[in-house]
Amino acid sequence: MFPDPLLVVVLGPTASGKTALSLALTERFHGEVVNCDSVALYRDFEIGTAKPTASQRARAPHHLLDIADPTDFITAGQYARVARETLAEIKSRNKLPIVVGGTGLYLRALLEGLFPGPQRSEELRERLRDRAERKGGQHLHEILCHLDSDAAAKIHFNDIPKLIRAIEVCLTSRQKMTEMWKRGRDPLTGFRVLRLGLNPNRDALYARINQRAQHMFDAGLVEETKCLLEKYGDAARPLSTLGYKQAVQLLRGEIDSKTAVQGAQQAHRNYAKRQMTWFRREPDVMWLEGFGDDPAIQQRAALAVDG
RNA sequence: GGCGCGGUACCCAAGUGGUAAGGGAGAGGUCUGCAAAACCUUUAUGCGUCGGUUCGAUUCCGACCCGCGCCU
Repeated sequence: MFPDPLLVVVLGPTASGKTALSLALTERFHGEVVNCDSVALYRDFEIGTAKPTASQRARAPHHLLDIADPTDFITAGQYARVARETLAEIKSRNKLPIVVGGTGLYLRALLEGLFPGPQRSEELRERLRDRAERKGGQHLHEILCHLDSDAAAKIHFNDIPKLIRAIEVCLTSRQKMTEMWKRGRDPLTGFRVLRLGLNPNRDALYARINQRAQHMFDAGLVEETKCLLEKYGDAARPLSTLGYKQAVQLLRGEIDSKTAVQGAQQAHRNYAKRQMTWFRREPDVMWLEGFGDDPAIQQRAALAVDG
């Protein structure tokens, strides 16, 4: 029997140098990059997402960048399905797939799968959100207690998005969500997974984040945001994310440019911290204590891929 | 030099004669289809300094120090 082919995953907080590391590995091992960053999926969002540039993309095949229209939204389940198809294609070409990204939930959905639950029901969500607004999160929590008390015990009554999903699952499937969980997930098969995690020094990372957020504004983030607003209106979901949110506020005259930059820097730092918390729980990660553009780190990563 | 206002945690800030709200930051955590989202936990024996009054002062009184404003 042949052993399963290798799948490399590069994970880490924002600005830790995932792109640089992935390109180094890609060139050395004839790899192909598969994006695992929720916002980079959307087209026309460039500066604020720190996507690989055109010249970087020319150095190796890149997948799952710019595949969605900014007015619709991708979910973790949809991402996992498309990404698995992409992985299968790469495998059939005998190339090394390198999954690169910072969206922990999407990575988990891809590698470990989600439970076999129903997809979203927009009408139901609309009603629940309406109720939450009128009666508060406790009300939704009480509803969930009746439907699935075990699930309710695990979700805080203020966490409305999770309460809505749990109620949605129970109602549309007519089963308890915790019962469905017991049926397990549908993990990715057919690959040996090597997880490389970038873990640079916290202070150094925050300094780099501050610098990069400033550069985004210098490079025309506000102008890009203006175009996006004109083209898609404020319905474009990624407009409410890191950096774009502040640029929109600036364009509306709600804040000045200094506040916008500082707000974006702060948001990126907070995001990086949340990512680290998530990734610490990720199993079997080979941690690299530094930035992905550091040649020494790239060398260690390459050795791990070789081994 | 005189008068006025103010000095509360890393930052902003409320407050009371009976033992310090809140927000932000920082740190830690949760996460099973919106996740660059949402949510949870946590941080001053201390309220500029030194005295006084009082059973008890961060809160009242006095002096001093620092900052801001005005006046000469």
